[in-house]
Amino acid sequence: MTTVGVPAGWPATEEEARAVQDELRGRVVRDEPGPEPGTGRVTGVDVAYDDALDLVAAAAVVLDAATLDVVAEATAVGRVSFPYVPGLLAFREIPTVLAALDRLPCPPGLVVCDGYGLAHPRRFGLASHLGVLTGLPVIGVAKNPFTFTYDDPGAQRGCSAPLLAGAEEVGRALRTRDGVKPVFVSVGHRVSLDNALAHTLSLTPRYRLPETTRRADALCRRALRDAARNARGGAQEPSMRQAPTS
DNA sequence: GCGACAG
DNA sequence: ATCTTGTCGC
Repeated sequence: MTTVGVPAGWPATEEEARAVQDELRGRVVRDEPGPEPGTGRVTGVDVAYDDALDLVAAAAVVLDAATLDVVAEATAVGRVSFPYVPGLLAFREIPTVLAALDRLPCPPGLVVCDGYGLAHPRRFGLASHLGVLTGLPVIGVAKNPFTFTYDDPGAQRGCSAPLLAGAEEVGRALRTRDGVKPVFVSVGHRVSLDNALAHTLSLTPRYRLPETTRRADALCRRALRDAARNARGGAQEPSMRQAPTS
């Protein structure tokens, strides 16, 4: 199993990372509505960590947007490329996520990631960063409001309220299930906010979190488990690391 | 200066 | 993110 290293020139300090964000933020495309919800393909990406072993596992799971059936999936394992710093999450997740996306056998269509896009201290969160680097339409669906404020949306699925940075709307708190805590949706790249909300609702017929996120989360955790087990057990060929049967 | 803070 | 048992509910 090859391991993704830290890219050459990857920022080593918070200062450098913030400078990269300031430089790339102008490339975000905001005047496209994005793919039609319920059509084509939607891909979820997620990452799991084992800091002690210095391991990162990323997963990309492609779903048919109409049926939500899994069409394809891929994983990648790498080294931790950056510590977790609020506002700099992208530098921790992106290298391995890009590797997983590269391994997909088909185009990903719209990408849905954990975390934020324009709802970010410098308006350039993970979803925007990933979009600018790949050129793909990307949205961010987060589980927490980060540093932003919002008024509780109505209790019914579909209700939403502005996610605010002061007076600026940077995303929306969206109720995906009746009476359940909302998720926080923001634009990443090449998708409108309204369309991002519609996609999120289309991906949540049963659970609070999008099927894309749930699928990618389960897969990257499994990939991390396998990688950690192989790291402990010494170098072995992928062909001989099948999971024991019962 | 202090606390809070996506994953 | 990750560490972790039982438990309430469909």
